[in-house]
Amino acid sequence: MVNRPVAKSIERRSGVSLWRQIADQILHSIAIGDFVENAALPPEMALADRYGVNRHTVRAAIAALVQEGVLRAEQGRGTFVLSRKRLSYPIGARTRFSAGLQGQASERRSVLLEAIVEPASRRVADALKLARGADVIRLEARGEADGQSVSRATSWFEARRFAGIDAAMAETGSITASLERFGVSDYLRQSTVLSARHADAADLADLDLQPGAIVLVTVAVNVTPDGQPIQFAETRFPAERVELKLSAL
Amino acid sequence: MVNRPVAKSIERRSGVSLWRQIADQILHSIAIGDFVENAALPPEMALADRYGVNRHTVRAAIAALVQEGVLRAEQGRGTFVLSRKRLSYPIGARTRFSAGLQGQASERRSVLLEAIVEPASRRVADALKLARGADVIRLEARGEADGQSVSRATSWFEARRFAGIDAAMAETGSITASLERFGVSDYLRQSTVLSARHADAADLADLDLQPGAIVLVTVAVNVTPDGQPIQFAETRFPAERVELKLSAL
DNA sequence: CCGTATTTGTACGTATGTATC
DNA sequence: TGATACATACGTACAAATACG
Repeated sequence: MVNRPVAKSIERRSGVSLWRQIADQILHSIAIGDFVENAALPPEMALADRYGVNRHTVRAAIAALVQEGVLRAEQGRGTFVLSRKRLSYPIGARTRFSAGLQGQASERRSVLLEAIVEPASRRVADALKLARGADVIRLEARGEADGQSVSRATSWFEARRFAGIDAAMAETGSITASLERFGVSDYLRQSTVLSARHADAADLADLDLQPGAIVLVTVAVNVTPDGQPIQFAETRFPAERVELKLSAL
Repeated sequence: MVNRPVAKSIERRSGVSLWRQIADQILHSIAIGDFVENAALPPEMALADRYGVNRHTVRAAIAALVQEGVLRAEQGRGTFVLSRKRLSYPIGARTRFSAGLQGQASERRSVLLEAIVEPASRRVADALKLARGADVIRLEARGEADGQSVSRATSWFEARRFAGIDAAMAETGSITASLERFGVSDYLRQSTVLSARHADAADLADLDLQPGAIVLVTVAVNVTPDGQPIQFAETRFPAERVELKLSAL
């Protein structure tokens, strides 16, 4: 018996492009467990044979599924089925990084990547109620849970008031603990704006994502209980690994 | 003078793929106003000539920018630069569709697309605290602002209590007004879970998006002031047109 | 209303580069 | 080092949708 293509469900000139049909086939194969999570798909050439199309047509299907966050292609290794479960990250009046993930990840930490003093941009100055160009400290940090990157935050603090917060942050690995050293025993989230976009090159590297991955972006201002702004932060979350759970603000 | 390619900044074997370099060039051209918002790019063949590459290489660059939400390609017409401003949609304890967009859009409405009675899935039954399989009414609606689709909601209500809510919804175009007819004068948002993903085929059609577009997804439960769940809803927002502003929950 | 030109979309082929095993 | 597998880039042809005379 010859090794015929199993392409019974792939139809030409059906109004649906071959690559879309193949992508749907792959999704179906994943759904029924034919292709399993965290395992490699057959090589592109094998899939091309199976569906009776050119390798490029299979590539178009795979590219679409990589975009959709279903697959991950690694040059020289293979194409893998990603797992679907997500961490649920709480957002609310008292959002704290490590506290929020309790019970979902056994090991959580925040890694300081960079700390720089710079003049405040208009956006930062407005949020922190500072004069345009006043010195601010910018902290770049990555949140990790069980060894996986789950967030990437850029925060700004007034440089004069929080001089040395970078050292505190490097030592404690916690914004909350660092702020306490500066007499901030409590703080609240004043505002949060949420959007989503494709990860840019920096996000891809920092969060270990594939091109086309989606990041959820929160832009927030934290204030002391009496309403004084102390932190302005933009945080990117990989949408394929994190969902945000809104609690009381 | 010959019509030389203006490809001074496109370099081969530089470690960066040609399509990525061209995508970046296009972004730069948009930034400096060489290509303008809401106008067509030169045809693919013209760009291929300009950059001194094959048409497919230009197509790869355009595909990436379509993914990133910067461009929109239309068969037979051309490729267009999208505009960047977003509606800011408030999410909070008293989120209401039309009220939230006041001042941002002059014309707002909610269009009922479909109303169906069906047995509750496990997810819906759990959220509404109903028995598995109890009848629920599913409403499919699209939110529009100034003629553009800005949301796509799927809502479930207990069928017995809210029989006829589809008619009320079709008539009033408002969930709030429809619920009032059933004695619900006030309701609160109990929980909201937020995620993002690529739009699926249905989203693309309903929200008039291009393949690869991103949708913000909220899954929410609304309850009466005494805590009784009355509505379970999943809403998709096109990320390129909407951001979510979290207010007091 | 029809036919033609323009423009993007799909599909094939081939060759070579690059990363992994 | 060689073999394997994905990535990039070229070429060609035709299909499909739109624009325009």
